[in-house]
Amino acid sequence: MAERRGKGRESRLGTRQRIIAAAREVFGRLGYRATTTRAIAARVGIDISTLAHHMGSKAQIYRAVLESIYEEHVRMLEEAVGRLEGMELEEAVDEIVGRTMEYLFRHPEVPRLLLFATVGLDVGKGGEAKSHYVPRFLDRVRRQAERLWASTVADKDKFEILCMAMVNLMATFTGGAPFQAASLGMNADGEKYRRLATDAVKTLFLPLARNSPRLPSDAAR
Amino acid sequence: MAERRGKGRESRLGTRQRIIAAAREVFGRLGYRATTTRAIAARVGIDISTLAHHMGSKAQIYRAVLESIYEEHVRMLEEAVGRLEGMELEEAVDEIVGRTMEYLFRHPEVPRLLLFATVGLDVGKGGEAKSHYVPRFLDRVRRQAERLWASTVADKDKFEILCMAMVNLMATFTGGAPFQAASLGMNADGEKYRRLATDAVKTLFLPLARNSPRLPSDAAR
DNA sequence: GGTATTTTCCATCAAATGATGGAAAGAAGC
DNA sequence: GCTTCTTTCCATCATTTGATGGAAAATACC
Repeated sequence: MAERRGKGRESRLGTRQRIIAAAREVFGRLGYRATTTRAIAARVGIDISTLAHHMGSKAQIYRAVLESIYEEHVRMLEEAVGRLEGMELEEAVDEIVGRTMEYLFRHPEVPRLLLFATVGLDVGKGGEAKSHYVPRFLDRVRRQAERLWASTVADKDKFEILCMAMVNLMATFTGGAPFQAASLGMNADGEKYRRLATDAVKTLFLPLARNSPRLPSDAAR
Repeated sequence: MAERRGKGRESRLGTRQRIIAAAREVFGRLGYRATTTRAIAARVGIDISTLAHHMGSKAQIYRAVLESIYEEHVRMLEEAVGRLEGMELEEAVDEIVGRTMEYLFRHPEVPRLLLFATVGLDVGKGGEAKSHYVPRFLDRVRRQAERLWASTVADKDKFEILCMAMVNLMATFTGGAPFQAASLGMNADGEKYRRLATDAVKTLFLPLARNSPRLPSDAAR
């Protein structure tokens, strides 16, 4: 009982991964409340009872999904940051925005789950928030940003809320792509909308990189 | 049967308004799915059956809420635009952002319902979108903006997506205030967060007003 | 092959929820 | 006072949904 190995373990992990992938899709599309364990199970092609056997309750499945996304997203971030080595500030912003938007467009459930947490729709009937990993991730993003652009940070509060602004903007443009694109009479999956959205983010944040605001209250060194 | 007048009608309208106010609050807090007709009725202090008598189905209540918000929001917008008469571009942006943020902070259900529509969580079990008024409102905002800043519009697509960016940003900062503020270690209702969020939006969009981008593709005159 | 463990599914439960019918209460008009 | 229309509530239904127990099937272990 203590030791499981060989196919037993492998197949178990395999099922778990398949379940998490399906749950990511469904939760990301419908949100926590509207998602049913039956829908997830159906997507995997198993019974809800089997689902419960592997993952436990609905809340635990959601938690596992967030954990999976947290790890993947952090990996993406570190990778992107690694590429910024030796870049000018402007070039770095262009690069990081481009890479991130590309990633978010490819995995729309990521910005969507972030938005669900933002508006507090990641709660069950009891009202307990379920997005444990989201605040942690946002913290990580801001710390990363501060480390990269420490020299330009004058007012920490202002810098942090601008970080949030960038995250929010990228999240709404990618996670809300179908709605936004439709509103503009475009195709959400088309290259045109994606390029426009990405360029808009760059347009807004590049000026900040150009004339980096060195304000008097720069006591952090 | 054809004519209802006097107190009968008044009290009916009164009840309707009270119901819509309660529904605004609950729908705005929990979203469409998580909101129960019982919760709305309880907030008004009536039975769900009375609720149904006055408003019809849950979907119809939601529709009435959106209609109410649409009208109020448009009124706010027109009023704010009216004040821009004769202002410089920069001053106008500062003014409109300030007024709008103030309004959205005071009525958080407005940006929240917009965000719900953005992520497509305004749907019932069937999957039918319920936010009829939202696209119409966004259209109005963009047309208004274009009329005001027609002279600076070079690339219409770019201008429109920047409008959406501003709307998205203001919506996430106000509609998601509790989450955003908590993430920054602030109080969502405090003056500090509200001022920072408002200033952030201004910081991002004022540069666009300054060096208004007159690009070659300016064929609209 | 035989046993133990794991995995899978069927059946079912209890709670929540949107909706409705019908009775009772209230208001209006005469 | 009587009738008609409106308003309100109680009771109830059908459906959905998260969860679980237990049997059957599959797999691993020796």
